[in-house]
This record gives sequence, C-alpha cells and structure tokens, in this order.
Amino acid sequence: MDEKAINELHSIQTRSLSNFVQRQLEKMIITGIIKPGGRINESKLARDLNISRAPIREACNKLMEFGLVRSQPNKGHFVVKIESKDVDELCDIRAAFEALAGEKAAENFHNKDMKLFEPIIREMEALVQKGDVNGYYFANLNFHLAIIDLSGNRHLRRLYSNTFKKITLFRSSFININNEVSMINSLKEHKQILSAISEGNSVKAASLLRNHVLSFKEEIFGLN
Amino acid sequence: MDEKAINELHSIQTRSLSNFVQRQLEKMIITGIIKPGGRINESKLARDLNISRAPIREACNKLMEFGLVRSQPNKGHFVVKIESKDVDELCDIRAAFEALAGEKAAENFHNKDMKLFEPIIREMEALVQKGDVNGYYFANLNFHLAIIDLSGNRHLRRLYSNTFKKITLFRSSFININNEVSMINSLKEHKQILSAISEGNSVKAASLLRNHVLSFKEEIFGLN
DNA sequence: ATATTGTATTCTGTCGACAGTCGTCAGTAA
DNA sequence: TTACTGACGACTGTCGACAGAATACAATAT
Repeated sequence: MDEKAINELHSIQTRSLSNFVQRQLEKMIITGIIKPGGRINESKLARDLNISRAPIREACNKLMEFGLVRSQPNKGHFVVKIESKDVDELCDIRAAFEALAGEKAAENFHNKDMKLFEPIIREMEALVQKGDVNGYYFANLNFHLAIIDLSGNRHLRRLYSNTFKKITLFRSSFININNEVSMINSLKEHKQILSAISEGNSVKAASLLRNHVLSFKEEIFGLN
Repeated sequence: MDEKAINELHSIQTRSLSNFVQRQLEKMIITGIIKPGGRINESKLARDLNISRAPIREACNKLMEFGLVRSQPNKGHFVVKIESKDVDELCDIRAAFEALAGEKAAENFHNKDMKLFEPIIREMEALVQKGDVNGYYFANLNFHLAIIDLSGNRHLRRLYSNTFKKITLFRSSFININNEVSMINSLKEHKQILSAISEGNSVKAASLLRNHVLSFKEEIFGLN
C-alpha cells in the first residue's frame, strides 16, 4: 500500500472502512496486483491494513455485486478469471447494451448535448496522435458512457459499467492488438456514431454501435 | 418463520448460515413480506433467527449482487423500490437481452432442443385454460430462460435473472393487467417465437422477442 | 401551537476471539 | 515408490461486545 493510500485510510477511518477497502481492492484487481483467479486473503489483508477482518469481508461481498469477485464456501473470495469464452459472451452483451443506448440516446439528443461529446472526441483525437493506446481505451469508455447517460437508462448504466469492468479484466490479453491503425479506424467509427445520434437517427445509431462492438470482438478473436 | 424453515435452519447450521439467511431473505422480498423500500433490521432478524448479526450482514451484502437490496451508510440495508420508471428501463434492457438470446438460440437450435420447450408450452396451455395468471407468469419465465440457456451465454443468463427479479418486485402493480385475453395472446406469441427459433431464423427470433417484451411494457403502461 | 434543543434508544460499523473446515505434509503401510 | 492416515497450520464462518451515528421523543423556548 502506498503513502497516499495510507493517508486516505486515516482520513476516512471515521466514515467507512469497508468502503475504503472496497475501492482499494477494486483498484488492485483492475490493475492486476491481485491476479485473476487469485484468492483474496482476508487475514493477511487485515493485518496489512491494520484493521479487523469484518470490513474486508464486507468489501469482498460488495465486490461480488460487480461480478469482479466470486466466493467459495469455506475457501474464501477469488478474483474472477475471465476466459476468452467469457469475453465473447460479454462482448455480445455489451453490443446489445450499446445498441439500446444508442437508440435511446438518438431519441433524446438535443443540440446542447453536443457539448458533452466534443471534448471527448477531441481528447480521443489527441490520444490517437500521441499513439496512447492505454489512454484511448479509457477515453473510449467515456465516450460510450456519455451515450449511456444520454439514453437516460440508469439501470443500463450500472449493468454496462459492470460488464465493461469484466471485459477490462481480460484486457491484458488484447491491449497490444488495439494498435494505431485500429485506433484511427475506431475514432472514425465514433464520429459516425455521434453523427447518427445527433441526427436523431436511432436505428442507424443502434446498428452502428452494435457493429462497432462486434467488430471489436472480431478483432480480438480474429488474431488468435 | 414457519416450522419448515426452522428445521432447515437446524439442518444447515453447520454448513452456511449466511446462505440460509440469504435464501430466506430473498423469499421474503419476492413474496413481499418485506415491502419494497422497507428496511432490513439486522438486529431484529438476528434475534428472531437466534443467530448473530454477522451472517445477516453477509446475506444482505450478497443480495446486493442481485440488485434486490441496496445499502445506505450507517442506515442499513433496504429492499429496492421499483418505480414505474425503473420498470420502463428494465423492460428495455430485458428486450435487448431477449433479442440477443433469441438470435443466438436460433443459431444454436437443434431438433433435440424441441424437447426442452414442448413441456413448457404444454404447461402454459394448461395454465391458460385454468386461467392461472400467477402460474403463467412463472411458466413464461421458464420459457424465456430456456431460450437464454439455449443461447449458451452464461453471463447473459445471470444478468437476465437479476433483471427479471427486479421486474417481479414491481409485479403486484400489474399482475391484474395480465388478464386472460393477454395470456392467450402471449401464448400465441410464444409459439411464433419458438417456431422462428426452430427454423434457425435468428433475425426473426430476435425481432419477435424484442417486440414481445416491448408490447408487454406497452400493456403495463398503456393502462395507467 | 410550533420550532428547537437535548436526551434516550436503537441500530450500524468495527473489533477481537473461537470453532470448524480445508489444504499440507510428514509418517506409516503396502 | 506409491497410497493412505493423521496431525498441524492457516483461513473462513460465526459470535458477542462496544463505540459512534441516526432516529424518535420529550422538554423547553418562542
């Protein structure tokens, strides 16, 4: 645990330890400090953080909500292991989510909403120029989240985030695939999507988004 | 708590109390013993069941995974309250799920799979005859779960179940709407869907399923 | 009568402890 | 050497207790 985290621990100790642990764990999982399939050792973590096991368990159970963690009776909590079959399934689900979001977003679109997308698109353009694949990945997430938000479906937003998190868990396997060429192509697709949404063309937006995700899937699996 | 449950408690006490509490709570929530929006009183429940609070908290946290429960810091766990806006959103999501499932199911369909659907269809016919709206509701669920299973997408299955559970929480508001006429109509639609799937017509299956759910939504909200 | 403060009660969040379970590994028998 | 047995260690599941937060309610002031 780094200095900053220790400070945060102290400053928050009176608010919610379990919440702190939860975010800490989530970070560890996403960044791969705890490997997929790896066990979360409650006792050890409690000793490391100098707290009791209760908030740790609490945090683990809450992480199950996002599907990042699963528990085995009398064995403990494990980081879910995402296999390529899982990614395949999750991408199909994500595609369905995107299509729905795009459809609704196009229906809801108002000129003022363009302000939400412009900075994201600009950021993506900058990242493409810099060749920052990692940065682009998260800018891309923001773009799609903006669409979800515009769709106004809060349940969808939660499900989408969880699904995306799980796909991200598998990311190390395909990050290198998402090279510069595909970034340029991806950016172009995003512009087309935005344009369909801003025209209020819900059918086109849904279809573009769906294919956008499915071609992303093809790209991952096509190169295996 | 009824006699049967007490026995189950004793027989399971050495295996997993929290698991028992979880199922017990889920039952209470679905059947409405704990009202939507109502708080789950840990201490009281612990006293009633003659166990400590730890397994209760455990169970509550795990229920959050299904979205049946949400927690407020220092206030406790509450059964989620599903408003009509939520049902609207959830139905859109369900429609997207169904479309995806139908598409994949049609692709995967094999003649032997018909055996999975036949008994369900027969049961639905019987329930329509009896005018058993409640029974039909769950037979309907089984039909759709069979499609999801056939799609082979395990993640989809989990998400679908959770979504359906939440919609069910709101059910008391529309159960009376789903009358005999709509049951007959619904049964007809199911047969059409099955036929599209068995023909391997994925586009048609997806479209039928999507509309099936959306017209269900219309039915709920059209009569408000 | 209403608004406000203070107090009592109830509940959650966290703790340390213990019992039961699981996996390991040495020791024994074949 | 290999297969089984049993003891050991580590860890999870559960417990009862306590401190602090939230709520309900009574007492006071306006």
